[in-house]
Amino acid sequence: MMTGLRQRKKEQTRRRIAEVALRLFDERGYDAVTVNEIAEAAGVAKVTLFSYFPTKDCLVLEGVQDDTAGVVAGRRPGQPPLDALREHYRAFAARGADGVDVRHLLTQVRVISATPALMAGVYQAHMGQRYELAAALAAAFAEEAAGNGTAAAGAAVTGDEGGTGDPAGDLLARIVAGQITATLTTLQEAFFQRLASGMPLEEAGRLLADDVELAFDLLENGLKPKNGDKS
Amino acid sequence: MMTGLRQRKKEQTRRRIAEVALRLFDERGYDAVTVNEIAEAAGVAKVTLFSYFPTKDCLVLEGVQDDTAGVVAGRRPGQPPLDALREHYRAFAARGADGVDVRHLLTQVRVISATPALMAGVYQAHMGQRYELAAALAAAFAEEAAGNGTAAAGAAVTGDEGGTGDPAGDLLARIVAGQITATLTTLQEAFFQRLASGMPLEEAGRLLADDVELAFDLLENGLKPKNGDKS
DNA sequence: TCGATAACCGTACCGGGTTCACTTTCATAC
DNA sequence: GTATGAAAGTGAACCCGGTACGGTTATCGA
Repeated sequence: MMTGLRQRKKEQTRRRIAEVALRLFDERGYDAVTVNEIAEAAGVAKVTLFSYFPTKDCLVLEGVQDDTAGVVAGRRPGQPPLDALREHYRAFAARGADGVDVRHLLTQVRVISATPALMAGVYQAHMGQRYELAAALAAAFAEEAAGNGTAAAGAAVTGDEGGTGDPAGDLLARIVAGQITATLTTLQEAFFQRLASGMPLEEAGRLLADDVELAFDLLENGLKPKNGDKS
Repeated sequence: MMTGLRQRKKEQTRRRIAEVALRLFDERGYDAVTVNEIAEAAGVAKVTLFSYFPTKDCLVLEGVQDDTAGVVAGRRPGQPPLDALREHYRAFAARGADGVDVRHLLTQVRVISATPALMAGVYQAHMGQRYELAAALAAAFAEEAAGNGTAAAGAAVTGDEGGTGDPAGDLLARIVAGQITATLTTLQEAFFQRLASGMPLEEAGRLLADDVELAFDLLENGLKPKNGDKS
């Protein structure tokens, strides 16, 4: 995997910077730590730090998003997008967080949720995710509308873009993408809040599983099922 | 309304700054215009500019949000929140944009949608809206669960906060609030895109009316109505 | 007419982020 | 083993958004 000494050192430096930054942020608050301090504490020049992380946000907001568009695009043929997503998040909740550094994740969550500026960054990430999902959904809807056509799928692949040109269909896809993204965001938020408030990972995972079902039922059936059974 | 000479001058200065800023942004792009230039062009000191607008964003992002939470909170007794919102946006689409400065609005939209940083600001505003709506919805759900109780309404008023304490109910409210906000955001986005692409206001309004119905049907009935009738 | 006060100003400052010219360190070809 | 080119790293100067502060001017109320 091309692991020269150079590569290793580079990755090591990158990780050192990120770790130092997160620790300092957690200790003294994001706003109270300057990038100069981080650079110095990591034994590196400011300009070097910025060669690894384009902005201060990125020191914390790395790997904070999941690829819903990919899940939709890679679903089993004929499977409705929503089913694929439900399956995916159900599985995620079930396997908990295998191989995840929980301490690190928690610190990350703590710092982010304590810092409005970072929350804004998270929102922005969600925004990008939403656009991608809209494209994937537009492709899925087009495919579905064309029977089980591989023709539409082919077009979507060659287009590599979604947005099939049909503005009305696009609007539907965009609305649905927004709803899904918002829902998943809320779920994630609730999950992290539980974790941050000290709930053990396992229990939070169990609650998350319930939440996933609630959320996707809501997405499928809407707010007004038949009668008014809330909660 | 307390219009002394002082007040008038102040408002005038404020408007002059905002107008100059918007014009410059539109001419040369948001990022290519510095606040110093704006201040100079408006005949004012930088520090004065920042006494009117806390950040550069705010020069553009003023009055870009609507109060969904207020609509829910002020709905007719017994009316489901979603109905109230549908009614509100239906009315909005119908009356078009009476008394709105369309040219100004269009410039605003143009500048915002051409600038990722501003889009982030918009997104953040939506996020705030979402939290407020979640609180309003939580109160509404609680009220509904308590029969037609004025007791719950009273509590909601005294609390002035929503978030009735019940975490599960809160989650539902938060999810729904997210879905609604995301949907309305998308609608607004589509509306503005049409306007920006030269469509006359009246026609855009008519299309918006259709979109509103589509969107709220989707919210009420979900993605999987009975059979698969899309579009 | 005379304070009080609100708007306004200039300047210096801070922190995030970029540019540039320069040195060090590793990889590679001979 | 050594020459060489590229990549990683450096320091200093710079830009821009935003704040702090002390001081000036204009308006307001009495």
